[in-house]
Amino acid sequence: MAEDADQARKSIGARRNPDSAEAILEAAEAVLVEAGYAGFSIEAVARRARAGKPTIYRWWPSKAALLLEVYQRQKRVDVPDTGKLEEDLVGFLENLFAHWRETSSGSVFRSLIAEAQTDETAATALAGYAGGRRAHTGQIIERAKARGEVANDIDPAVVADLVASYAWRHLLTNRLDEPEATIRKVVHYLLQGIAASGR
Amino acid sequence: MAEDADQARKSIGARRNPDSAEAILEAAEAVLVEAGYAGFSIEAVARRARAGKPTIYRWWPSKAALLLEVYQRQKRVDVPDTGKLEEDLVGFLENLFAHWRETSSGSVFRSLIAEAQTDETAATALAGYAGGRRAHTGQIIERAKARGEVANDIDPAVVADLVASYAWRHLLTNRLDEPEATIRKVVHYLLQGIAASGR
Amino acid sequence: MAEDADQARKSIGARRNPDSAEAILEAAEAVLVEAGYAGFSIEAVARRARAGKPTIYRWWPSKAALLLEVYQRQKRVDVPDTGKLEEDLVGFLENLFAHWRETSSGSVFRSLIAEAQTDETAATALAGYAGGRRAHTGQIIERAKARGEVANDIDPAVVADLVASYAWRHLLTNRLDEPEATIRKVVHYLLQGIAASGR
Amino acid sequence: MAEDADQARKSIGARRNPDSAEAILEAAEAVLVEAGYAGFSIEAVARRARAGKPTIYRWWPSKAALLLEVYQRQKRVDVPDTGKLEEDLVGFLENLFAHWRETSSGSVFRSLIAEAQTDETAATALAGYAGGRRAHTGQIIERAKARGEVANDIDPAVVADLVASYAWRHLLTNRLDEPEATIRKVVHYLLQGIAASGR
DNA sequence: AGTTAATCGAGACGGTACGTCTGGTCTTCAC
DNA sequence: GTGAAGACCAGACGTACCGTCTCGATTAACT
Repeated sequence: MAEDADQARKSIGARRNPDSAEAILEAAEAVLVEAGYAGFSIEAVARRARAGKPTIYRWWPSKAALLLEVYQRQKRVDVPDTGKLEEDLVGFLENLFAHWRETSSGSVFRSLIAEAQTDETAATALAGYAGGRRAHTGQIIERAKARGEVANDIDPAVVADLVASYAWRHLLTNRLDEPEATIRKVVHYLLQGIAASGR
Repeated sequence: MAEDADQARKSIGARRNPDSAEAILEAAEAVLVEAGYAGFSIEAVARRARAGKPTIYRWWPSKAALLLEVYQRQKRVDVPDTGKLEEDLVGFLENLFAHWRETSSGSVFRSLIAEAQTDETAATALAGYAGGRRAHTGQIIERAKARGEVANDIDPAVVADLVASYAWRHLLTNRLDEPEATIRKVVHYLLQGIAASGR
Repeated sequence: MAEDADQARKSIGARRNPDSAEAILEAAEAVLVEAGYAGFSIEAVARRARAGKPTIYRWWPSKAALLLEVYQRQKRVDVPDTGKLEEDLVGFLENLFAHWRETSSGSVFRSLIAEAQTDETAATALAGYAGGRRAHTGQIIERAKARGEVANDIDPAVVADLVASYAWRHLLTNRLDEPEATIRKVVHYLLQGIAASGR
Repeated sequence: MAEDADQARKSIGARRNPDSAEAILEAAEAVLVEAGYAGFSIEAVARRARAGKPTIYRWWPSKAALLLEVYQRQKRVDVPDTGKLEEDLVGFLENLFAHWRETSSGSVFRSLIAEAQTDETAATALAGYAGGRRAHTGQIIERAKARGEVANDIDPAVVADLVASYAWRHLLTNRLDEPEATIRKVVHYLLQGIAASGR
């Protein structure tokens, strides 16, 4: 690891030292995993990364910015493309839950959402990010629509919003271990509706 | 108001002083409204309520407990019963959004969710509360099921979860001003499904 | 020592804890002795005293206030009264130099003077203190005047100022080990004048 | 001025750029005048001089060295030679006080003394400088001695020390506006002594 | 004429200290 | 024996400087 090799990173001139950036991002993730959002402080990250606080503040104006970059560095979750909308959505949610459960992504993203309730800039950053993801998830719906699996008058963004909402709430309430059956139920309701009449 | 009348509440003997409790809850709400979750601290509440910090800690073990009580003191949102599920759900969501938008409830609940990401006891308390609400919201579905509006094999708790998820995410991302049309779309998708076939 | 006995001083109610005050003053003196004025920081004092920084700032608004109190706690230097002005002044200066040399007083007072160059309030505090001391030293002259040893038109405050100036400069330039002969010379010049004529 | 003409001084090859040195010394003086010793930092000087910090550290190893050079660049105070010792000494002190009061010299020298309390090298430099000045001031006494105005057994260095002490203390305690009468008193005491007997 | 070497402004680096804020605990005193 | 008050230790906040380092450019002096 970068922070083991050199016992004291030096400046590399009048420009950002990528080693420091790397060490800080790694430290941020490590602190978050080990101490949780409650123990996540700039001081703790600086100590862990053997970096000065001003170095962190220079590049990340807020805790939120740091969290966001940590989150974005992580591997994206796979978006399946099986040719069947139900399988795609179930797979997507299961992948997402597993990703959040099994990597530090879940902690990081929870922290980011929490931070956004406090910090205005975090809220903005998160909104921007969420917008992007919504569009991305919407493509699952778009594809299905193109295949004729989804009615023409359906707004993919709204559907994506609904799916993401479900995921967020399970993240925020520690329910990422929902059995596949439940997820399948949710997706099924969404596809077929819950109304009795009209069938 | 309690905090205006007496400039220095005294002990009323060996029992809880209800004026203090009242003043603290009011102060907590006021602080939350004026300074937001970011500025919400036990210190600030104590200052505002002209109370000692230990008095607060004696009765509310954590910030979360205080927030929860503040939230619960507030007027419940109306759950409509029009006899039509779609109208009930749209009405419920609109009432809820308006309530969150127009009273301090929204801020309080946001804060509570954020706090639950840091504080374990807050998470538990919130989970308990959310469970209760889910059951409550589930009754809208139950009623519709009893009327035959909803298919027999539908799990009301899951549907309520989905609806609540949508509400939470809009609260957390500052989108409580969603137009009725969008809300109606969401409810419609949920009722009739989004699949093209099967109609 | 106070700071060894109890591993964590607690509050003793809604009033100042004398143990803390004591521990802080002792720590301040110790830090000054061990690390000098250059290493004297509120942080270092807090660490040494196992006290919180706010506790220090609560009672001493500035580094200068703390230094001043440390200085004033220390034993006063003896002002001799031999009945002969020359002996009194020589004795006073020697006592003062020895006191500054052999206790921490010298370091403390140097620091105080240095701090007063930076900090306005320190300057004021020092001016007040120095005024008091000058009056005090002036009494040596007054006594001699009463005995008829000093001319009637002599202003004791001015003489005291001159004597104190000599002491200050030797403190500030690390010349507290001046031999008695030199001190006696200075006092002699002051008493008898340096002019050739008029003798 | 040098720092106005060129908006970015460049290197002039493998030797010291006198423009930079000049700009730094001017900036140091300006910062000291405008912000006082409290606001005097190498960073501030570098900013003001549009110079890199290493350029300053290359030529002046410490804040003290920089201060000393700033002080020495300034016009010397006039040492009067009226042929009468009393007039010489009164004049010297008045010139010195005026010089310190009306130019930036006072601030600079105060800062230098303060710095010497922190910085060992500053103390050495100051001691060297003060020694030189003492010898210089001593010449007033020497001249008087040659004229027979001063007794033979008087040590000019000690007298000069006493005079300088008086000046230092007035500088350090913001009393440079002493009326001429007081200064004359001091000089008079020194020349004629304060003792009543022996006249 | 090309190379070398020292200088320049610039600004990032790991650190330390600043003075403030809050968290949660504890004790005293008035009621 | 409770409530209000406020002090206590602890430690995070975000900022200012410290003194060091590395850069890319610039240019005089030495091959």
